[in-house]
Amino acid sequence: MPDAIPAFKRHSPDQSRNGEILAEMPAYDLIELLFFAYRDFVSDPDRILGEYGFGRAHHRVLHFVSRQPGLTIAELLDILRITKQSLNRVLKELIEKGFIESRTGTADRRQRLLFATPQGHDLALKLAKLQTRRIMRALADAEPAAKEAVSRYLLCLIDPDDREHVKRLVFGPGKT
Amino acid sequence: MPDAIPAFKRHSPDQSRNGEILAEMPAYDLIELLFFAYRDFVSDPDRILGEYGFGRAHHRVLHFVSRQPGLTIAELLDILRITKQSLNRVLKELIEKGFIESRTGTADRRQRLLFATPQGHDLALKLAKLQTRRIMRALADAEPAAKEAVSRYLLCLIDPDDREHVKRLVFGPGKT
DNA sequence: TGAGATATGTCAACAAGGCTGACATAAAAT
DNA sequence: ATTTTATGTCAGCCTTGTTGACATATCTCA
Repeated sequence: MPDAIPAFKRHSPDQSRNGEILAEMPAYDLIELLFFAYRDFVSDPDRILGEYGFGRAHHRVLHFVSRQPGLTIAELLDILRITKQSLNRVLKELIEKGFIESRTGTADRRQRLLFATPQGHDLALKLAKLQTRRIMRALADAEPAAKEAVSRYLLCLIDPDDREHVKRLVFGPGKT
Repeated sequence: MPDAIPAFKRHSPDQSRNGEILAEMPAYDLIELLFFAYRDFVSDPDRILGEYGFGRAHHRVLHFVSRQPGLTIAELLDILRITKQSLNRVLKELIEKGFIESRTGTADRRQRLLFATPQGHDLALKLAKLQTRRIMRALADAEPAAKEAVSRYLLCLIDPDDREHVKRLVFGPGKT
């Protein structure tokens, strides 16, 4: 089949002829790939978590506390987008089992500042490395620019209002 | 701070000095970006699903049935990685409410072939377009090569044994 | 043809991890 | 002094996953 008339060629596959709206063809490939990738990505830690009597909810909490020492309850709730009751159930267990420590805030004594214990950091690191292995394998075959492209893409999937917040959280408060 | 001695510069950030293994620094950025991206991505359909009395589990089933008319129960179970009991609960509701139809297989009459009804296709498409909007927004700013890079990355995050299966499913049985 | 394997359906019970609503306390803010 | 804020907790419910047991129809193969 011959190519389209050059003048009508478009980069974006959805607005073929001169930007006419074509009822936007769904991006099935990216929708489904994200599903499958996430499905396998989050399942890696399951076995190890199970050994401690933890689940994926515990993992998420431990991860962000380990990454952000001194995180408050409110900040954690905002990251996870769950209710404080849901959070408290798993957080309580993580504290009881000695993976997370809760200290009273110094500036504001109403707040609870959360810290991973050494044991907590160990587990968090172990799980992060497990997931990193999968990421590195995926990045191994890719061009060097791929990581940047992927990061930018994932970042832009996030709700615009939250993007700056996530940027600070992920890349550190210092970096642009 | 001056650059490292050129001979010791490496592309891969993890094996700094001459490929020595540095206990692999976790890829926190990609780990967390995937979490946040997925968190927001899957939450888009929630409101609409709620109007029909459906949840995310219903969405996943409807999506894949709509995409793969004639899908069998076994194939669906393999995609979703849940038990038949879990599947049946939501599938039953989708059938009762007229979004999916189950026909007896012709070649093998033990099988059930699943099809979305017109109503089912409508809903699936509506939700896919919603998620596509988010994807297009993320792709809009990116270079044209980004989509390819992202697709390849997500595909390689998937378990290697499943990758060919997913490829066929996502890109169609014909394409390479 | 008859035995066994396979694809599916179903019942019951339970677990993880979400949710809402109500209420309590301590500390900060006004 | 009052109100607001940050957190904790109780109780109950929902969704969506799990296991185990068992039933049925159909296919496969000796």
